[in-house]
Amino acid sequence: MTMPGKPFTSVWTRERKERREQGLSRDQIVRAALDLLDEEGLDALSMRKLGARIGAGATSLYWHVANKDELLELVMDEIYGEVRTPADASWRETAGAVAWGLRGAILAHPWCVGLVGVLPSIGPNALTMSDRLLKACKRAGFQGIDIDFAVSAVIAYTLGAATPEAAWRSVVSRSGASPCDAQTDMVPTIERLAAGYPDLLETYREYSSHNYDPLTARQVAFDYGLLALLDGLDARPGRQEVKEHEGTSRTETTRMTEKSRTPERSSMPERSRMPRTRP
Amino acid sequence: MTMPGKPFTSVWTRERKERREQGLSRDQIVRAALDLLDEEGLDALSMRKLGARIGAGATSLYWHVANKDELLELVMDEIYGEVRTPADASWRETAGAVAWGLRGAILAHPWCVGLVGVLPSIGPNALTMSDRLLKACKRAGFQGIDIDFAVSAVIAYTLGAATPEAAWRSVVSRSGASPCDAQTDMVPTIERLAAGYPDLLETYREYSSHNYDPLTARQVAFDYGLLALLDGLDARPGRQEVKEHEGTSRTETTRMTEKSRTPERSSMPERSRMPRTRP
DNA sequence: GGTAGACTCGCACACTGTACGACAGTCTCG
DNA sequence: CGAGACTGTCGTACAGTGTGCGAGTCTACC
Repeated sequence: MTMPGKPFTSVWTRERKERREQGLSRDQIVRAALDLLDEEGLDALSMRKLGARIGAGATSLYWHVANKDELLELVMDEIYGEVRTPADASWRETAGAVAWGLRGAILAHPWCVGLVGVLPSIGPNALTMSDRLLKACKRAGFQGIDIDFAVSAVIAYTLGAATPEAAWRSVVSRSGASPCDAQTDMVPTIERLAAGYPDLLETYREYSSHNYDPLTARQVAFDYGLLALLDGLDARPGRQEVKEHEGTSRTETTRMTEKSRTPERSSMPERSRMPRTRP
Repeated sequence: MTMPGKPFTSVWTRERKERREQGLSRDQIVRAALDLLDEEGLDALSMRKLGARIGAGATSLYWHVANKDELLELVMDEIYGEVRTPADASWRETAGAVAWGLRGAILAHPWCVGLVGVLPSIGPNALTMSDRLLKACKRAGFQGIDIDFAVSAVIAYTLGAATPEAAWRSVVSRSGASPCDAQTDMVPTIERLAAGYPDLLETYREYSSHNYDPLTARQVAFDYGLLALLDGLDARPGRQEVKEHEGTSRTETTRMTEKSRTPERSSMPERSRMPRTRP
């Protein structure tokens, strides 16, 4: 019975006003906010500071933006816009470009860690990115709902890998030390924390024994996981090899409907199963 | 030259005081905070409210906890503690348990979306979880630094998949509608947003054409990606089959040092390469 | 000239995290 | 027993926050 409560809202779900050219503009506000965020971080962004920076009163901003969350949605879409994706590349190439691009964008704006994946990502830039990746998956022969699954998996891995790394980087940059030095400074702390976990400690030592700087090390780690994921997706059953010509429509209503989608092998342990509410 | 700036701090990097038994205790505060968060969400947690809830003044809490961030770190570790992992199961079983368990914990406390992966996860429960997964990877024959890579990949995928889903669920629950109804209500909005993206729209329709409830659908999606990732990790080269006996120490200083770790195949596009600062 | 809308902004409100210092209870040592 | 010292609580205060409201200004068009 859909009682109202607090319906879903987003900048992108209401049409904007903005007719005049003079004075403030939404774009100007978003740009200034992005600058401020890049320079001073998320905590430093207040409507008053932002207003002052563009020579306007704090509450003037509320004409162009409904509230602070909307502003942040706009800024986030700007960040998604930084992800460059080739238009008609192979599926692996596109997936790699999206993953590396998204990771790069997040790392370039580490203050966004608490926002990415949390605010709804339905702005034009976010959609364009998803669309590119989706087209690539389609070209790669994924069928029906599996297209969405593949897209989601690549994005999920990327977000989950980039977020903690960006968070780490921003505490490092706040400390004023270089990543290498920060890593070195952390050694005694980590040794103490991991004291009760010999394997953890061993792997940590292994990790830091190489002379790579931590930035490169995380890069290699990201590559490793991404390759594994793409390989795994490539090997999923139910795909259809598509050369260059689209079509060859084998009617695939996917396993989800027909056989109630019990995968041939599931990673799901018993206790995690959730109730399937809808018949 | 490691100038101080603002050194890394965390609840777990300083030893706690707490001697007496009477009055407030840190555990009590953390429990109350968790309750409050579960009931009313992240925005509703203020030190004053929390104090009032346990019959204490707001500033009394600061004796037991250095600041709000520390409190949140403690609460987050409580959540990691909800992830049940089998002690000596196979690598796939353990990875599945960690992934599904972590996902479940995040979904059970959707307010944590902006915190997980952002606050340092170095509490005892977080470490125990990592350690379990790490041991499993080791048993599975991953070598040297690859152990860490595999662990990181599984955690990254899980965080990245669970976070947006939890965020979605919390806007749904705020709207007061059931997930199914919310999904239905969103249809026109999404149709309009995705108007310029025919493929996106088609996949969305495909997605919602099945009669599964959205909760189950995301579950299946998670399973799909996780299986792909685990398969891909299984197929990584450089692993060593280990039966039950540990040992057989083939000296594996891993590729990272020796051959400067240029993987046989990389997902990294040219433009994403970052400077390798350390020689 | 008048009026309707597009904007800007000062004020005010309720609320935040937390530094500080005053106070009370309890433990330890002489 | 008495004197500190330490543990723990809390009221007050400060500097800030997001943003609702209404009064004001500017511009375009009838």
